[in-house]
Amino acid sequence: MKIVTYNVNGIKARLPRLIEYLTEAQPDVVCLQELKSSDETFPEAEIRAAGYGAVWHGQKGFNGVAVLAKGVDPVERQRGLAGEPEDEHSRYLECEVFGLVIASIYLPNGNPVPGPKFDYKLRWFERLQARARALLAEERPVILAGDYNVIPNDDDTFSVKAMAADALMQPESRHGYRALLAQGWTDALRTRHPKGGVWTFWDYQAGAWQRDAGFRIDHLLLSPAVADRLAEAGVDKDHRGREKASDHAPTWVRLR
DNA sequence: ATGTCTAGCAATGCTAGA
Repeated sequence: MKIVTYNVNGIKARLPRLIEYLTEAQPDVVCLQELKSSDETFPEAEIRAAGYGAVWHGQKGFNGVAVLAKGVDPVERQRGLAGEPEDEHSRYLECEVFGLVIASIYLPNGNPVPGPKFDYKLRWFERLQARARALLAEERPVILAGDYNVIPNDDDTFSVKAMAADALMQPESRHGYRALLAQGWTDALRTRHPKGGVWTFWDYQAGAWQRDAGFRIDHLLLSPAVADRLAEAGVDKDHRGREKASDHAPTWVRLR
């Protein structure tokens, strides 16, 4: 079973690429982020025609997350995180499908540092930690998949120096991520590629793709019941090099 | 160090967000 997280950077602009990916890779589940689409304009018909059911949590202009599943509609469990009722960003969608609980997560970027956007990122992290703790207590197979906007370790970026001032690499951001791991979640990519050097994002600017100047910010965190079934983890990097590609590549785990 | 891309609004150019 192949489970994917893919920040599409605009689902309408990316639709040909997404359909192509579903057709070629035939993933069982895909968590999408940055739909940049309202609920009304989500391209449900095209995704259904490609053989996938979908649940989505959209927002006009930016953010937006979805969960797709091959041949079936995922069953929604929760949209949004508790703890900040005035927060209207669409960044969390939790579903059940194929016996798994799967959440599509789009953590705030948090730039510039310091500032209200960085403060919001850290508060959102705490809200996610609370939800993650509750999910672990269910003792079920759970995957928290998404764009965490965190570079967890120094060997998860092409350049520590270039990223030093960025919200993605601040100690507070890394602490938020490590606090999740400390709860008992497994970073699937890290487990399979312990020496680092695996990127999931390459900026559109400054020839980042051509220079392979990327970093790892898309993560799949596995509950113990899923970690036992982890067979492989990787990045479908070639999709980043295609015409009109997203700045993120699909990132995946294969489960037994 | 900001060289790119997407979307929205309004109007074919700008702004915001990343």
